[in-house]
Amino acid sequence: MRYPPEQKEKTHARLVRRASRRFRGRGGGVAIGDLMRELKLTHGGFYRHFNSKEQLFAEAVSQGFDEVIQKLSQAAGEAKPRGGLKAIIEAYLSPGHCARPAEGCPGAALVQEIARHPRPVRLKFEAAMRRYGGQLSPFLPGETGAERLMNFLVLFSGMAGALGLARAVVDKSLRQQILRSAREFYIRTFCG
Amino acid sequence: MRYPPEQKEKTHARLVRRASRRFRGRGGGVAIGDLMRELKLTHGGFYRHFNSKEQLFAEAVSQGFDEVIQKLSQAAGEAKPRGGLKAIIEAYLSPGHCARPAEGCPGAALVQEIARHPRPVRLKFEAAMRRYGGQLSPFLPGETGAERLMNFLVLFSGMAGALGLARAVVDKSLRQQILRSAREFYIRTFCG
DNA sequence: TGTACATCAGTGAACGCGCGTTCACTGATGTAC
DNA sequence: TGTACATCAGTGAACGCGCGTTCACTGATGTAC
Repeated sequence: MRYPPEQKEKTHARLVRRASRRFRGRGGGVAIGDLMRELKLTHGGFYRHFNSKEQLFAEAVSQGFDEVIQKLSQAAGEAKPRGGLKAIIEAYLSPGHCARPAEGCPGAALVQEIARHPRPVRLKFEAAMRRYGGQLSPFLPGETGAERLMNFLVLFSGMAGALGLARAVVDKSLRQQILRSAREFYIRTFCG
Repeated sequence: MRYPPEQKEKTHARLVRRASRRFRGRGGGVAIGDLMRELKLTHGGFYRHFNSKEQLFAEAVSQGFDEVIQKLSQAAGEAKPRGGLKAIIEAYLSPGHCARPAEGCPGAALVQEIARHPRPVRLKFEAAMRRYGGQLSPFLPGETGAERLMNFLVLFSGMAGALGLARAVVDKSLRQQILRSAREFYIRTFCG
């Protein structure tokens, strides 16, 4: 049947959003069939929207970063003056972010996988990463833009590493300790 | 045919070593058949040595950590007095470590995947992590053992994050910048 | 010392399953005339 | 205004492949007698 003119765009967007959450939550192994079923569609229609699963993955990673940029910007915006970075660090290394990877930073959930993906995916990742840095590096210490970008990359890769470790660990108290130690460390070091 | 008495042990060890490299290099998707073929064996024999692929994965992660502990301890040992930690950081964040994940830290290659594995795997990971910390935290600042362990966890998760990011990025000069910035940052901060 | 049997790491065919991708088809609506 | 045709998001069967796992079998050596 014939669908409303904007139907395709909407379905595409819904797919990317859903996929982004699934990939972050379960890794790149998520099946296309399952994804389509979640949107009450059938697997066959997938290729009206994407040339391959890789393409969906790349878009989903990009989308995930944009979601997180928004959340963290909001956290920074609601903080008291000059407290933006502290708020960002506390949000990033919060128990909530740790417990819900599906709604969290794609860097903390997927970088290691992304590193093994072909170039197009990594290019899209890199672009998203630069957007991420562009939006958040204003909150970071550093004289020049390049300096702030490097501080951003060190801070965020460090926090992503801590979050990834906290998620992998079984012992709950160890997990909380990792998060707390990292929070204290990064606040002390970057919000001096 | 009947094999020499220690044949089984040897094959088991060879399998774990090879798997450890493959998993670190390509992720958990490595096929058992390929692995066995690399050792000039056939896939059928695999289950004389492991109950499941999961079990191999867990052992491979553990083994990988032990390899890295040894390499880093050696780097620290060869450094000038009091320069152990600096040597460890430089080795960990070296272009060589970045370029050869298969021989590098399993944390930097696989934590995110490990976090999605069932409990037994994560328990083995956690145990290896604690060994890792036990061996290297003596080089770290901190009054008590617990304090040093926390510093270890923050430092190593941070370095693993930086390494993971460097590997995911396409732009070579950005990759080098990430490594260099992280090296300088962690040396400045932990080797003060 | 010689013989019959047990052992067990490794072989290779087979099973079953899930998954990415393709493709002929559907059918309500838009468009051409 | 009415009619014939084109469009195209979505359907669902099918294809092909790779993979984890199972299993009956092999056969050189060790062991029991």
